[in-house]
Amino acid sequence: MKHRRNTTATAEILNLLSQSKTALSHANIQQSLDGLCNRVTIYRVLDRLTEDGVVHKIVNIDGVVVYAICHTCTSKEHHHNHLHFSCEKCHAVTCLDNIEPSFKLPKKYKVNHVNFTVSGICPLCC
Amino acid sequence: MKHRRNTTATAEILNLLSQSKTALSHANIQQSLDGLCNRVTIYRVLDRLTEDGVVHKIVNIDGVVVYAICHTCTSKEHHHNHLHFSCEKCHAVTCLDNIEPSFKLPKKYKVNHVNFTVSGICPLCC
DNA sequence: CTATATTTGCAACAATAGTGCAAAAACAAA
DNA sequence: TTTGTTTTTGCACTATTGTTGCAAATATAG
Repeated sequence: MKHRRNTTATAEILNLLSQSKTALSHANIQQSLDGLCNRVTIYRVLDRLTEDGVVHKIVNIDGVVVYAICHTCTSKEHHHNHLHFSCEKCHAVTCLDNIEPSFKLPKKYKVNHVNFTVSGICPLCC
Repeated sequence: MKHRRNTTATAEILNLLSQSKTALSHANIQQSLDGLCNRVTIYRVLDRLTEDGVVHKIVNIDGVVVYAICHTCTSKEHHHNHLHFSCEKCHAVTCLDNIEPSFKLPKKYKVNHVNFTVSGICPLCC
């Protein structure tokens, strides 16, 4: 793994993601950072964090990419097969770490990645 | 429901989707149609077909939107909670109509839409 | 403090999707 | 078949989101 530097941008973005109960999009982060760094830097920091397995990337039900801290992963063992809930009202995307949909594929399929998202109304909005 | 007209563009797009074993993206369709109509028309036809429940929209694991004929839906009753498989090699996105992942959400959540996609290597590529 | 590799900002580019509007086409009714 | 109405289309333009190359700035090891 390439050596990473401890920069303000990275620290702040990581801080935001750590504090947040919900997954954040590039737009969310950019807004929160309010000019702290260039928008390209945010893309690159998020790429690095994803690459290093610190955060994971979720493709929301509307196609927008959001990022969340990996809570249940070690640096070696990743499992992102949990469910994501996308609220149609408050637009929050939440990782439901303990809900893992089960399904059975014919063994001829080899699964590498999983993206499970449902949308609707979350407990806070109902 | 608004009255729809039977145009060449719609007929051709519907034909493509009907013939295809896999879900198709706007780009796929545009390429196949090879200038038969404007790209904007394709967007609009797909929107109409989706609105009418003739096709359904799938957000692929990479965020790209693809469309597939609704096989198991009636005009009233829709269920798109089946699994989609996205092959990393041949890039085909397939509806696995008979595989429906099961999961249990706390009853405070109200689910409206579902998007289940897994990627990996499909039987034809393995 | 210095050398080096990483990170950043900028400007430009690229890909994809949406909009307004006038022209064209489909369809129902005469 | 013709006419009138409404839907559909193409075009040009705009919007949004993500990517790239490169020089300048910065973090870190030694």
